[in-house]
Amino acid sequence: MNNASSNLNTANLQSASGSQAGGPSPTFSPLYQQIKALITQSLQSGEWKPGELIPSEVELAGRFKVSQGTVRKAIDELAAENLVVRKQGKGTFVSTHHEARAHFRFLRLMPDEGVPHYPESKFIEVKRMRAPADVARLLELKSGDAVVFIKRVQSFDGIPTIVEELWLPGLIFKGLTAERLNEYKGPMYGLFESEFGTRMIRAQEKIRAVCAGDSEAELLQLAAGTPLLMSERVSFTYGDKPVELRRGLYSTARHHYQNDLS
Amino acid sequence: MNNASSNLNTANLQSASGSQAGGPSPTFSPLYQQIKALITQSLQSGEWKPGELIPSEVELAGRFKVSQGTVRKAIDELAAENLVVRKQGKGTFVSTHHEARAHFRFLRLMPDEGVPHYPESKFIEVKRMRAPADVARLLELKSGDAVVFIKRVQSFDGIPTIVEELWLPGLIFKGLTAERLNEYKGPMYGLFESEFGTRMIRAQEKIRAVCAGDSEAELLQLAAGTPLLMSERVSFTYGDKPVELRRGLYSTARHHYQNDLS
DNA sequence: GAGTGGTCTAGACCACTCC
DNA sequence: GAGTGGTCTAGACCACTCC
Repeated sequence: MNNASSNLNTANLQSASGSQAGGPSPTFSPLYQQIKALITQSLQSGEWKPGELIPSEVELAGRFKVSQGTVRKAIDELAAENLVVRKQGKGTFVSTHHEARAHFRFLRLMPDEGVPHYPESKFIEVKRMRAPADVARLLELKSGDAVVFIKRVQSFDGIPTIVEELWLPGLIFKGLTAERLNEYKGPMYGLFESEFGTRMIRAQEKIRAVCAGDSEAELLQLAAGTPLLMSERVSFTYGDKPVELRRGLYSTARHHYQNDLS
Repeated sequence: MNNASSNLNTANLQSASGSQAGGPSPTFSPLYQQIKALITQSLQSGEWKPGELIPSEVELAGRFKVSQGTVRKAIDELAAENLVVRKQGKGTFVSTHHEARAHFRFLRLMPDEGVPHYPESKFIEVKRMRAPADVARLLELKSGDAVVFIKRVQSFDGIPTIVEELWLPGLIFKGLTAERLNEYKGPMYGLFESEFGTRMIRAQEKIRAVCAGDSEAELLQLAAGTPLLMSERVSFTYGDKPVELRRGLYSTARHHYQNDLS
């Protein structure tokens, strides 16, 4: 059996256009895309939390009244986008930033020698402020909306290498304080995910070369005028909503920015 | 019907381990991976050339004596790796660098304002030489092996922005001269693909910040000491074979290096 | 042994292109 | 209408994990 029962079974989903009179629907979307959207909603709403097991393919197929193959195709795409991780024999898990695996997905600065490891953070400043115009624009806020501002220096093996400033929407990151940041070990995205229910899933980065100013030079213990990489990064959560602006200066004396083109 | 006939039909491929005595094979590889390897061989050998149509899924399924679904899965992966491009209703085509689409896959320098377009090249030097130790190591050649060396400046709207040096294995790029390069319009990878049968399919890039030396400053018409992005890129063809080393200096006065993290 | 994701098949029908 | 890739189903069996 196929189409007849399929249309019956998927009555609550948008049925494929071909079986209806009047030709192709202008908003045609395959079943598996609709299933993917439903699963994404459950991820976004926190019904299945980072690190947790989601229902099995068979279970989801039953729930959505589609074949296992259709659920598979939906999950395949979610896995390709790093929203979930499949583990054969175990199940499919919601991705989390609390994993060694995830730590270097957004940090592309690699040591010239030795094995990559996560830097230590020292927070210079943490405060709430009103969003300047450029920050507001990139975070899709109104100029003057509340934002959390963070400035920190990151060091590898005690050598200060990154100085960065972050802006976060004040509404989402209400209780974020210097204390919380200092207590927390590991990548900030882990904290954001666990404590503020906001998972970064994608980022856009623009990189330039600049010379260190006096203030940056001091923080990085370098001579003023030393060339640095300057990164401006906007990170997005579900629904392509921007939720972080980060401006970083990277010393590339002992590190390089690594990128794989394919 | 399934397994019995499948094993018969795929007698010339490595059959799945489960139906044999003695438990799982240590070198188990799924059928679709074997099909993928066979298709990749045909791409590599030039049996199907860049821009050409490859045989249909039904045709390949018949040829390899597997189901269309298995061929689909193989081609899905090749499409994800940008080796082929699927076009619904038309067929599957071998990817080519002679396409607007491909031009910005390896060039990540984007204008701060205006629409991206491909730069004009001015060749400063083209010569054959012996590979220095570091070049030989990155290209997996022996120190002293013949390489082609190219130095050029690239300009956007008449403004010199990139100065780069390239090294190519001499054996592969035998007839590559300044004349050929000057005649040719468009990305060098198009020339390499058409004239030398070598397609770049992947690259590894390492980026640092440096200050312009006198020579670079002159070529880019900048003050000495201006901060520049320095990129070292190794490009690979089929079989992860390195076939190009490129060292570039990018002015980021009017451009930025763009990267999407996901 | 039971449960998970992973592979493979056969077959139907759809969307799209070209004629 | 014929041919292409795209979607969807049902069902079998495999690889792997946990018990």
